[in-house]
Amino acid sequence: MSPGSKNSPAGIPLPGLLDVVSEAFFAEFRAELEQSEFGDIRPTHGCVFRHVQGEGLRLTDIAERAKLTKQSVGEIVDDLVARGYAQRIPDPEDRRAKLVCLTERGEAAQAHGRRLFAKVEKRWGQRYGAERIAELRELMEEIAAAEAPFAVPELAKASPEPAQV
Amino acid sequence: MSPGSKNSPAGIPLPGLLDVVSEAFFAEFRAELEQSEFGDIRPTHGCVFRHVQGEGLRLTDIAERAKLTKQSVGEIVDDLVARGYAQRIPDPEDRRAKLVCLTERGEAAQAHGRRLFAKVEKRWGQRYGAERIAELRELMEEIAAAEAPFAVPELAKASPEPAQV
DNA sequence: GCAACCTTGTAAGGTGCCCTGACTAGACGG
DNA sequence: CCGTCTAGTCAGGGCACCTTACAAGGTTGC
Repeated sequence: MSPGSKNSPAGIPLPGLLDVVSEAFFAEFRAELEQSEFGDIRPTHGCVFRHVQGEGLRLTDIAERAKLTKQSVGEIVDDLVARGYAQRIPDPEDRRAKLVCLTERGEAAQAHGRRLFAKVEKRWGQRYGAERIAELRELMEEIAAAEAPFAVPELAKASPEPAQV
Repeated sequence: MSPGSKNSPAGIPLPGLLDVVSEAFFAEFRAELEQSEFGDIRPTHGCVFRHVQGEGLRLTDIAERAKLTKQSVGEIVDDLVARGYAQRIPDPEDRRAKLVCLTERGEAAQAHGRRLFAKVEKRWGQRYGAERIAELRELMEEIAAAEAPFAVPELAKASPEPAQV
């Protein structure tokens, strides 16, 4: 019997666990990132690196996927532009819009970030069991595809159904 | 082969998945909490409800477990006191300190919150497979116990080793 | 039993990150 | 051409957290 089977029906609430796990993983990532040449990238900037790829994305689209307002994302992009990671190029299809895309340095940072994420995940695999971590990822990908497909374009594209509203 | 095996070594980075999952779960919880009589409780208050139990806890201890400063937690407790969920009673063992503990209403809210967490978890079990969710919980409890035992007193107590510094 | 030092909690002020409201420039449908 | 809708920006505000500085109470060593 787990402790507190009367007081807490399901043990420690899942959000608390998710927070701790999430923070521990991210901390390992940050520790390595900060020692790299991309140490001036802050967690907030992640919403751009996560979603922008290749030809670029409109501010509005980034905001929708990141669940932020256009204003907030605008500020973040300003910052990334000032640091030389991103640029705004006019959208050829709409003169109001600009496409946010990464500079060469930005793409290098994105690639480095992804490598670091993979590295930490592999380390966790060695620590807690590669199979268990793989199962964790699988389940979470399924949940993410169901709960917030708009936020995970890679999954939305890969899944057979575009997900109803 | 997952999509993008060249560009993204491990698919979608885990932190992004953890965020999406965490947010989706918490959103279901909030939706129900806000309709209850405890709708004025805000996410920030969670650090108190998570850690305080029974006899109460010192501000310093809450801050350490929540990884916040004493000042931040002090403000949160002020707010909970003003709303009638918490109270500060003098620590009989140390006249400098006060024990933060819950009022009757606070304990009712805590119990209700835990019930809601369990309810959402059960719903997710029906949605994604009870066994998979149980495995998820198990793995995350193990990770939490290893990565941040101080933040999860229930686990720290249950584990054989009190965790070295 | 007192001087030096450590802890507990508070006060004051600042920052990061995100929001709402109000606006301009361009697209689009009649 | 005119109303309306959309992309992005500007201005201002709020929340949650931080750092610095401090008063009151313990703790230790002589």
